[in-house]
Formats: sequence, C-alpha cells, structure tokens
Amino acid sequence: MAPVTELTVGQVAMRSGVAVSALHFYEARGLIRSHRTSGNQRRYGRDVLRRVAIIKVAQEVGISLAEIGEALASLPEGRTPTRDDWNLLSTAWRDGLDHKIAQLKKLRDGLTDCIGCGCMSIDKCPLRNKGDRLAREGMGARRLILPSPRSRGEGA
Amino acid sequence: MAPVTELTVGQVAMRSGVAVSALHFYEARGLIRSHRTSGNQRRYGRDVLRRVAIIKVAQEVGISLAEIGEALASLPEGRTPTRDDWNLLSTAWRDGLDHKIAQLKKLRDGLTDCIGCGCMSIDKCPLRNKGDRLAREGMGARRLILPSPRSRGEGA
DNA sequence: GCTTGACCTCAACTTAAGTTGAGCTTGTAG
DNA sequence: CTACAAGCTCAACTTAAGTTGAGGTCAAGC
Repeated sequence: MAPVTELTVGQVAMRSGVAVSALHFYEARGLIRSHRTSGNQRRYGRDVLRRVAIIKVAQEVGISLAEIGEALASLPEGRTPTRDDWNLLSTAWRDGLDHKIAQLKKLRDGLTDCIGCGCMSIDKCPLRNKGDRLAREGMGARRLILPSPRSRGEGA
Repeated sequence: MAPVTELTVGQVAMRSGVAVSALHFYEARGLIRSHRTSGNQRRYGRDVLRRVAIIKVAQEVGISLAEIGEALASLPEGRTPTRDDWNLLSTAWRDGLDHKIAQLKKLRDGLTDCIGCGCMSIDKCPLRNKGDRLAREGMGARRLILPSPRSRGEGA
C-alpha cells in the first residue's frame, strides 16, 4: 500500500462528478494542476477534489470559470483554499448572488407593474424606461455576456 | 404626407435601441417580419417596435430568443400581442422569474450556511449535497445552457 | 451624374464551457 | 504476452445571440 494519495483523471472524475474532458479543460484553464507519470498520465493530489468542489459551487452561483480562476489564483501562492480562504471567497460570492437576486427582484416588480399598465404604448412603459438602465449595468441573468470589443451602436 | 407608417431598419434600430444586425437576426429567427420595397429593402410596420420592446423585456427576464419566438408564434394568427396577450405572456414570464429568484435564494442560503461549515471536508458539505439536485433541476443562473444531447456522466 | 450613406446578402468570427472523435500510448489483468 | 480499458493530444463541433467584414445595390444631395 504505497501512498494512494495520487488520483488518476478517471478517479477524480468519478469522485467529483465532472467529466474527464471537463477536468482536462479546467487544467488547460489553470484552475487545477497535475503532475505527470513517466508515461505522461496525469496524477492529482487529493486537494484537487476540494478545488473542483469549489469550482462547482461557484459555477452554480453563476460565477464564470474565468472569475473562479482569478479568485483561486489570487490566493497567496495560488494555494488550494484553506478554510479561511474559502470563507473569503464564499462570502464574496454570496454577496454577488445577493446582488443578482436584488436585480431580478427589481425586474420582476417592473414586470408586475407592467402587466396591467399601458406598456403596449411603448413609450410610457416603466420597464422599457428603467429596464434599459438596469440591463446596461450588467446583471447576470443574460444568457451570454459579450464584452463587445468595440461598441458602435451609439445613439444618434 | 403619405402614410409614414413604414419604417426602415435604421429607423427601427434607432427607435428601439437594438442594432441593425440584431434586427436582421431577429427576422431570420422569425421574431419579427418585414416586407420589401421594389429595391429589396426592408420596411417595417410600427408594430415591430412593440414586438422588439417585448423581446427586450423578455430577454432581460432571462427568456431565450427561442422561447420568445415560440411565445409570440403561439398567439392566434401569430399576431403582434394585444394588451391581453401581453398580460398572459408577462404573467407567465414573471412567474418564471419568481421561480428563478427562489432558486437563487436557496442557493444563497446554502452558501451562507456553508461559509462557516465543514465544507472543506468535501463530503459533508450541504451545498455539495443538495446543490447538485438544485443544479440538475435547471435553474437559469448558469451562463450557458447546454441540453447535452447524450449525457454520459452516469455515476458508478 | 456622381458620391455618400444607408441598405442588401452571406460567411466567418466571438465567448463560454465543454463534448466528441480520431489516432495513438499506457498500464494492467489474465 | 497480448488484449482491452483508460489515458493522451489535438482539432472540430455545439449553443446562443449576435457582430464584423467583404462585396455589391439603392437613394438622395449637390
């Protein structure tokens, strides 16, 4: 029984519930790391399970892989989060989530107001008129966020 | 003063705040319609503004173009929504929004619980263990929704 | 009558987060 | 020692919602 602390991709996939291809992908993105055997196969330390768990939680919260990567990388020495690190991360993420919920509520209330209102006259719709601002501020509910390299849609 | 009721793409873009290319795109998707001049240029009726307004609101709520298209198409004769139609649509969408908010709240509460907890031991994390279910139910917060044609990630 | 500017089509590119497949290597069990 | 499972790399594909660009037409002002 040599130290079985090393895990293969397949084992990590099984235990973490993410696909092997996803693990490769995360590694390419720098979210997890591995070393290789003489035969070029990946071996992971057990800490990878923690990292993957965090990645999954963060994703559910709506954090992009890029952001997750930054958060993990910003930790001292890029170490796998300790309990304290995790407190920091999860607190920040929870706050983001709170914010998103608040935005959605605003939107819902707008929509509620809108239901009986004169929306159909286009110009005096509360949602149309405050919704714009809301959307431009970048809430997370849009399916795909395009940074839009050059915005050329200037009004007038 | 002949009926100036006809709008060019550019005019619609200006008045609705969406790019010309997006209007083309919506048209290709069947969300809006136009007829053409002898010179093959698009002309829109004023109702297009209403449709576009609705599309934008629905998008903010997190509805995909496909769903919006279906909703619009499901109206009798595929007409541009009347006030009553709009009531129906917006009510349904608001309910969806409510649901999404509820999901996010659950997630946030899980995260809150998680902050002080023994998460880092991976196995006994409440979020890890109920979060899975939550996520699989398909909440809207994930950035990109992949229908995943064949799911092959069967556990054990 | 010609030159802008708005319009047209169509194809290719973008981002995110992976998946799928081909073609090849490793490792292990019988 | 030889299969066969698992691993490897790399490229191409997927979805959503458009954008960007090339190459060509239309309309209006001067």
